[in-house]
Amino acid sequence: MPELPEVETTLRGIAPHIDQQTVSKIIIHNGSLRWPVDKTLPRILKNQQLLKLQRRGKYLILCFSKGSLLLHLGMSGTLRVLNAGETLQKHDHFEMCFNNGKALRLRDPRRFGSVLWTTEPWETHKLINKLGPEPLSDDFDENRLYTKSRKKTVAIKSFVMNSHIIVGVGNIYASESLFIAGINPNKAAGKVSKKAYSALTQAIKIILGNAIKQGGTTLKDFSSPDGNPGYFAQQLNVYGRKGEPCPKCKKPITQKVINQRATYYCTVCQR
DNA sequence: CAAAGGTCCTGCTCGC
DNA sequence: TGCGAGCAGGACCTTT
Repeated sequence: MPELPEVETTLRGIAPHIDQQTVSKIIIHNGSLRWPVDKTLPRILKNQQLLKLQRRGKYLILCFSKGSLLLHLGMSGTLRVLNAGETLQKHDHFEMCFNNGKALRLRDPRRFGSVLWTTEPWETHKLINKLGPEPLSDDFDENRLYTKSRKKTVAIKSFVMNSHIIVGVGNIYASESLFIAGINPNKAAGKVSKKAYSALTQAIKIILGNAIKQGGTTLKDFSSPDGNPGYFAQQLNVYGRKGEPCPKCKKPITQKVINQRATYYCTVCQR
């Protein structure tokens, strides 16, 4: 479920409840996630104060004085803040309880998510230190994609989804931003013009920025049992719309698998 | 049976 | 020949 806007929305939803709070208990219900959860975490984090929460790409980072916890939601993860003692649901794998009576709970049916403890500065962690710039930061400018893509033969769609180039463009927003920029997702990244990359860069910033704004309006969902993310569904132009008319030219939207991922585009408007 | 919003890892190919 | 870079595909898992 999580694209970057949802991860950001999750961060904004949970932070007010647990920021600066002290951990009373950690419970690992099922440590078999993408990587095994460190079994000593309950001992390490007991009575530690959560000093800061932040996001880098799709990783959420919880900072303590002894180190940092890197959380990733994978394909199907959700994080919620509940009152301690609420009934455990199926696929609730990890839980951090706080002295204020709140509990942060990770639910993830597919278990592609992760909970990783590191004592080094989180910026230098192996999974973080090679990440590209944040899409909404000034470090992500129209030159970045163009410069990095020279001589690359991968499809532009795969290229923008590569977190080492730029973080936060997932499968939905890759299709959406390429549509707005008028670029065929199959085109070799190295053959996309500077002008097209400029349009793509703008599209990514606008689309992700808007999605975060929308997400912000659904913050209340995060404390409800069945908070439903669907906030973006009505404004997607092409994703999931195979056969429906292109919003610009009315030709049916094409769906094709590119590097194992469903891709949606208009063969007329995207060249 | 296919597909679902992620991404790391492995192994192959290619060019210096 | 050896090595790194780039790339495709596999892997992880459950639910619909």
